[in-house]
Amino acid sequence: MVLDIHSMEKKWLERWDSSGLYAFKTSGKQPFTIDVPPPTISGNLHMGHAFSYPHQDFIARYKRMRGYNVYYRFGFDDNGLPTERYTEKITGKRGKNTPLKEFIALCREQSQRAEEEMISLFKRLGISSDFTSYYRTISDDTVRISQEAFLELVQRGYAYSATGPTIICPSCETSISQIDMKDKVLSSEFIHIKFTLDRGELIIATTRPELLGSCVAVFVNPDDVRYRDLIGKEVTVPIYDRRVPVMSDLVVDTELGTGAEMVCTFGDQNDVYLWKKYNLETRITIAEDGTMDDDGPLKGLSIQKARERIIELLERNNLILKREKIKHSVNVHERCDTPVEISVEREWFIKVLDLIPKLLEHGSRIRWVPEFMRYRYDNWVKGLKWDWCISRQRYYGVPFPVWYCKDCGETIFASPEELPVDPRTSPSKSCPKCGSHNVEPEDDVMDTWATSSLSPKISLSMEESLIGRYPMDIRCQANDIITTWAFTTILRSLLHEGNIPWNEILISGIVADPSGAKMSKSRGNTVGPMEVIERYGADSLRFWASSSLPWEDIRFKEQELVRGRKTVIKLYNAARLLNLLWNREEKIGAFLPPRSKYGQWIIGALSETIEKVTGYMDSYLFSRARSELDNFFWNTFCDFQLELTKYAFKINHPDRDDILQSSYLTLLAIIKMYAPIMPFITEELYETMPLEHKKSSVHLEDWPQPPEVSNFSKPKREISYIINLIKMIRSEKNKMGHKPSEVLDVELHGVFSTISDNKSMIEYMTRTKVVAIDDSEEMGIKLIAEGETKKG
RNA sequence: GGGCCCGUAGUCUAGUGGUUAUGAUGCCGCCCUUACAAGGCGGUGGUCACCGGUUCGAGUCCGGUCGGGCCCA
Repeated sequence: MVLDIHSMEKKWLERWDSSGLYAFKTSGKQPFTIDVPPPTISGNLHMGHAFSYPHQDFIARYKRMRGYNVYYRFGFDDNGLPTERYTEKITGKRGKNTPLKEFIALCREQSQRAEEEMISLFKRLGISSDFTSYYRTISDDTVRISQEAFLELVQRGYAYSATGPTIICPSCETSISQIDMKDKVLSSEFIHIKFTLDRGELIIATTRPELLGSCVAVFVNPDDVRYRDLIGKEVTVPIYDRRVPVMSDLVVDTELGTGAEMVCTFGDQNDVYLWKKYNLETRITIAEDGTMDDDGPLKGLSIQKARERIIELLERNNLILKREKIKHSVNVHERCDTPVEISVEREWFIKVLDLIPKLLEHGSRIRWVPEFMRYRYDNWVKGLKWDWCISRQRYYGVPFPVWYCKDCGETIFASPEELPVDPRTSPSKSCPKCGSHNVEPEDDVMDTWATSSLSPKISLSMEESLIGRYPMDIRCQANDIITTWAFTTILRSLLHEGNIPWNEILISGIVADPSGAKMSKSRGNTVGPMEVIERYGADSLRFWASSSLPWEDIRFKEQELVRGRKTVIKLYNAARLLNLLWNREEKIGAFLPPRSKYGQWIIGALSETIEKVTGYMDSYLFSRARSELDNFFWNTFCDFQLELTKYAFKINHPDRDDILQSSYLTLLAIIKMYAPIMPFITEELYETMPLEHKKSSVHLEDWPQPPEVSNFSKPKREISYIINLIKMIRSEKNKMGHKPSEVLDVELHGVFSTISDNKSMIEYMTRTKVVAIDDSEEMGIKLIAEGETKKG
């Protein structure tokens, strides 16, 4: 009989669904709350999901078996730029060219559909969340929570609007924040441009010649002897013919370019730094739409075109000394890889710079698993340079509950009863201060992190009995969003609850291809989880996910999937054997201490295994738990104990039933311990077991307790000794060129009583006939082949 | 440039100062022994990246070098 893994998994998916196995019910049990990462919507899963979601699921299932009332509420992050981009990709319509209401409806429709698809995929992965409800970051409830939280911060002075330098993405045409940027090394060109002094000239190297028109100062290092005399003088900006001061600051790198740099408003963050520090003039030449808006020859051009044009102009006037190809790292928008610009806009911010010491303190109160991942958080917090800009000039997101009076300039906030509200589509208001009807809505929407950073609040809000139960027990998330999601959540929790969001945070690694390169669409080295499930089954995929520590990066290894499938089949066959041998109406009752030494030995070994596996599961060391369990199941249980059980039946051993019952109870414990990792096969086998006190699912069972085995040390020593002897005999037979099935006479040397007590079992296991036993300290054997026997 | 993680058979991996370095996979040999050939039994694979130090003793601790990766500039 062959196990059909796919129909088996399918059967259980349906049964679990219809029985509501994972439905959360309030109970007297201690809750265990998990803050689950809400995936951004894409309609399908990638290997990163298939790696990290099982980890949280191992925890959820393990904690359930340990008696906790596990709250494992799923969510989707389905607002903001990622959802817009997804919708644009699927429908071919652009937010920019589509009426707002229509575009919002499209996004809702597309995300809803994608979520339903993704839920069925997460279910196939065996994720044991209660999917009867899940949160959406764009749902009315979430929008209300997010807007309420925003208004609270406004009221308490932690959220404010201000006009100032802001990071923008010219491609997405919106402001973004420090957390949305990443670095990318790009090739570029240093243009060495001649600026004129009263006497002579000053050469300035820049990669951004198109910003010449916004140059407001030239900076040198105060220790740079080449330029020391120029500090305090003025230079003339070429083409624009404007005089700007030469100033000095220690941040200027004397090695970079010519050691003299122009400060433009704004080319990069360094410009912003110097502009703020020295209170420089502001001269903006890049418009909101990413085109040039200077008072010179570049007006209306794109940035790229402007760069070409200005170089042409400079060359024509012989103002370029040289052009130098370089590679340098630039800040790009992490969603689209476009180099960012800095512009001056009116934006909404959440204060973070004032909170750095508190943020560090709160970070240290959370238990980070692994500990060293906290450094990333700490380093990030220490390096914060901007308050958190949360407004985006986009379409689909949580709207700001804000209007502005055009007559008196008053900022009007929605009242709590009005929430959730979208000022862009709701009826106009009148100004409470001057009564004017000339009121316009805030057009911006919130950054998606401004809402997902409230995930503990959102998640707990869905379960009456858990509202306000801070901190949650655990957050699970990948390491690449420590500086975004973990950081913003800790921040919001500090601001709103004055508490840490969770007691623990478990950081997962990334999935690489077999050669160690990060899996990414652009590299074309991705493998889809569903493809893997088709080939190996979900249990095998989860088995693979458990083969490294959660926070370690993992390579996609076919090896582990093969091993996973083998384990599924091996479990199936082991259970089949015992069911076959049991073969009676009677059920197996509660645990009774084994009387026979062959029963005591396996229960003793099991007890040790349970202790180790439990310890590892408590510390989320899944790969160690599993390797302990694998080793026990394959080597001790299957290779020895099951053979021993067969032997007991073959010779009708007086302790036959005691041995079988011990083997059965051992298998039951093995299945329970595998259940969090491989929920399908363990459920399948649990169902077949003739147990007296059976639950409706293995996933409702208690985690096994190590049986009391203090008296079992003698059988344990004895059987270990015999196993070594058996290995020695098998090895010797093999070396001498005898087939395993060939029955040979053998002389054994060793502890007489131990060997003679197990003589017939040794003979069965090794296909030999023991003709003599010599009492001796050293273990040893002598094979007697047929020819020799005849001779002797 | 700053910070962190990791270098152990062809490949993946255990190893938290103490015999001969763990296991998987691969490879080789034997076996369809009534749970399992998607299996069993046995075997072959290693200068523990390199250099120094601490120690009676180092894969393990310390320092440095080289290499790979990640995060942040």
